Amino acid sequence: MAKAEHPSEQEGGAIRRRNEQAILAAAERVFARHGYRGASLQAIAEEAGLPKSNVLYYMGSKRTLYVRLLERMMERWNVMLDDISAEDDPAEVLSAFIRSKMQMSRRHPEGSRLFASEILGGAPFLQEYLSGELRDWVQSRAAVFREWADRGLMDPVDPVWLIFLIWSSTQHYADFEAQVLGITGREALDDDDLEDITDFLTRVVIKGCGVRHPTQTEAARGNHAHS
Amino acid sequence: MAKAEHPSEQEGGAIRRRNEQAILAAAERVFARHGYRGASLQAIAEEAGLPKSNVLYYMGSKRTLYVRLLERMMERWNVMLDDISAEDDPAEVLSAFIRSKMQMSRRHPEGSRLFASEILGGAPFLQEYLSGELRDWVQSRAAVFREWADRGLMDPVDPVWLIFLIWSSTQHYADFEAQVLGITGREALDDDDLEDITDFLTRVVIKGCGVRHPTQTEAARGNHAHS
DNA sequence: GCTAAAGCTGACCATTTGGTCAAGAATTAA
DNA sequence: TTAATTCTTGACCAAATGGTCAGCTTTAGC
Repeated sequence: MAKAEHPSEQEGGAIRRRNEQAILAAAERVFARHGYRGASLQAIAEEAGLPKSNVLYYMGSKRTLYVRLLERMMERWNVMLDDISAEDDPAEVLSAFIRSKMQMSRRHPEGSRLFASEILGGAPFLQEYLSGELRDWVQSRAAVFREWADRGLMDPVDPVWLIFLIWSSTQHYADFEAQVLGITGREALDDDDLEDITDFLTRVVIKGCGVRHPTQTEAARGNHAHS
Repeated sequence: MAKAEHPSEQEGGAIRRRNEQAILAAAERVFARHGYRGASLQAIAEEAGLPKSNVLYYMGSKRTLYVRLLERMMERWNVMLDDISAEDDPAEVLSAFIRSKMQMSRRHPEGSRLFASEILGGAPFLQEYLSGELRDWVQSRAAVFREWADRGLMDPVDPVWLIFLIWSSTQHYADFEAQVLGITGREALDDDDLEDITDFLTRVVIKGCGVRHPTQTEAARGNHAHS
């Protein structure tokens, strides 16, 4: 008679929800810092301010806790993936793409690092996702980019390499935060810095891919190949 | 009477050198995959085909083994850091910069991932290096980039963000190899792929930063601001 | 207020961890 | 050949690992 347990649904009492949140937040930090193997339940429990037994009571096992975190991160990611079409303005789409990925790095640095750590380790838990869902997503975006190139709205760059370029250069500010801070000599990057970086990346990508405004070209359809 | 032990010097008999090489190679793989904490001496020993005691005999401790690997990686890195001056051709320098970093990802993927893992974890062993040596290196390059911008050889982009862009987008192909392979559906990236990507990145960066050829502008000095 | 469910946690377990050591085997130098 | 040095490795150790469980307390529904 009990409701079927959809793992992604948030159910249970207030206590459960509160403790689970604390554990997930703590675990995200520890896993991000030390990787799956390197993270210990003891450390996670201490970070969450709970006894180790309690962590296991709520999460069942290290494995399921880790998987839950990965799934949560993928959900956050999915939110970002609004649909685009070849009719949209390339400059705006690319700009929004860069901006939203940048904000992901800013808002969820531990989640980003957790993801990075999983990939670094060979993606043992995410291989399926990468070569399935995510691959499809990339291919569909790539098709749109290609369409833009065909219409002369941007240079005929390889769309997949372009997506990787955007991913890597934005994710960098979460994953390599320690390096960025060490080199810039800062305590932390503030909103202005992030705005600066976002502008810079947007500018370089859009200019670097020769993105043109649709009205310039598409309004004068037929008159293609204008240098 | 014993020679002073410079840790970076390779000395010792043939046996020692051979075993140390095997251990270092094995350890690099395991540390890259699982991080410092997640890597176990047992796993490293098995990967090297030696008993655990033997690993400790040669390396002393997990810590020193890890530090040795980091130092080796930093040395490889230093080789790459040839000097540049404001008199050089920006396009050539940037192109060479991207190409050499790309080759680093290709030739030493495990080393790259080891480095990434160290930074991900907050750079506990490399903080000094990052905010010292490496920071100086970045600042000196940044000065050259700024000089180029002043001379109108490229857009006035923030040189540090540019360096991070190049670092991240090239390192990506080592660190996120699992993701790249999953999404492209490939077993491995071959030399042609790497050449493609290098070309793409070079093109985007150079075009995106508005890099102009010195002869165009500098030869006609004084006649600046030519659109 | 009673009862059932949910929450809590210290004690405990087998295994693995990084590291030591002693004693023997192989190599090298004389 | 001999003596010193280097190499090799199984046995061992205290600490930490992920996980179980029994028994307790607290909460929620009636």
